[in-house]
Amino acid sequence: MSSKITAPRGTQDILPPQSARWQALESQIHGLARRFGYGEVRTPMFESTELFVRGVGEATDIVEKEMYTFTDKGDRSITLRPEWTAPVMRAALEHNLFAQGPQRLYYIGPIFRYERPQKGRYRQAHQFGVECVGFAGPEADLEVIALAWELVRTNAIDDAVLNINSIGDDVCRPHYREALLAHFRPHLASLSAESQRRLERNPLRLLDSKDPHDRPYVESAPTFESVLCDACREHFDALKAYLIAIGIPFVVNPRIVRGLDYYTRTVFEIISGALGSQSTVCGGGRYDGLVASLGGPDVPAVGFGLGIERFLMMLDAAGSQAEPARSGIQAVGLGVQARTVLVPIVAELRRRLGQPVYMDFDDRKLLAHLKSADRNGARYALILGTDELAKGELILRDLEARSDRRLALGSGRDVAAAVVEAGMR
RNA sequence: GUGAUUGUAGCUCAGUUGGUUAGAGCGCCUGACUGUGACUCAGGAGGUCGCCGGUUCGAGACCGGUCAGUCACCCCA
Repeated sequence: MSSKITAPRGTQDILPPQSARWQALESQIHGLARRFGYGEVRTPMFESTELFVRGVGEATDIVEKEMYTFTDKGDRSITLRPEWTAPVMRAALEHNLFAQGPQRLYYIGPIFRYERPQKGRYRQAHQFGVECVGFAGPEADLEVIALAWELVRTNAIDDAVLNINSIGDDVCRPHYREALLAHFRPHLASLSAESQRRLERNPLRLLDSKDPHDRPYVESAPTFESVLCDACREHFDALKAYLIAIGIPFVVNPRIVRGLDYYTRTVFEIISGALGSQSTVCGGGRYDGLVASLGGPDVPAVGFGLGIERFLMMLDAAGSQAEPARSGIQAVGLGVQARTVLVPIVAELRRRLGQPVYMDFDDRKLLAHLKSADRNGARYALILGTDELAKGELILRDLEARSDRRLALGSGRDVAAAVVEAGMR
């Protein structure tokens, strides 16, 4: 018994009318990036596995267990892009972009991670993100946060909250690590099994544990702010001042710890209650060491990634997408002769109208054609039957006002002009 | 990878302690209305009950496996 072929686990088909929402968001994003002076980068959907091992971090979950990795026929180890930052940096280095000074780059497209699907988490997901490379100062941090926040703000999503934190740099992070170890070690036996295992390897990660056993110790843990070095503190304070100055609300959340190895200093997340357990719609921060670790010059960088699926879920939760207005015209030809006359007119309308032009080609009654026009969301119907053919005219019906008017039947060009004149602006 | 839960028409769901030909609403098609779409009424099409196996005289119902959805853990967008 051959079973039906379905989309692979954790993937989804995007069909009309849902795809129209994607297009709308995508064009909003392209416009936004443009206004901030960012240029789009498109990279291959797959890369050498090595790129992600080095760029994302060997000990991260992404590299350890979530990559779609395979060997190609040339015996190369290939991985489907699980995140965008490493490929974008690889491309920029490969084409020597950083020799030309600071770069503002953005991307939008799919990523692939082998995970158990759940709300807001898929095996193929889509991300929009930016990378601002070459500026070490807090102005760049502000710029990328402002860009992300602008997308939230213009879509009137009001349950989104910007969380920021600083996780220090090479100077102060070792001190913080020590402070955390000193804090947790005495309580080792009371911690969750998972946290006990993690403590020595990556104590920072204990901070975002949700386990009730850990909660009391996490809450009393020292915050990074208490050990930040002067340079990091200044950077963080300046960022906060900038955010206040341009009116972006935020909370300092000392428990924001990002999962990828390459972050330094600023980390931030935009969090929404609409997303269930996967509450982060946008995550990012500064990663001053990444470019150098990929073999490039020692340039600082800051950026974020934003989940398109999750963003659309937030839009759903924010509610009320207004019914789209009717637009376009449906040509209705009753019988072969009428169709023959109408086809060139439709072609002309499609050239000049700039709105949808529909036509059904089957022999159905007028009723069925009008129903079809209604379903298509057309504003007008252009009707040609045997009566009209005999009289040399057409009926232009306004499906919203439910009123008819008659037009002279002429060449496609004449009719198109008449239709435009008759009310299609 | 771990756990919970659900798979019956295009969609949302009924289906009594296992018992003949599996139902409803919405949608779709046709007609009432021989040429005017949102209402009304009447018909109609559409299902190997996710898949495989087992128990039974008999399974959509029970059992096992498997696949998929959903949610949570882990982790992240």
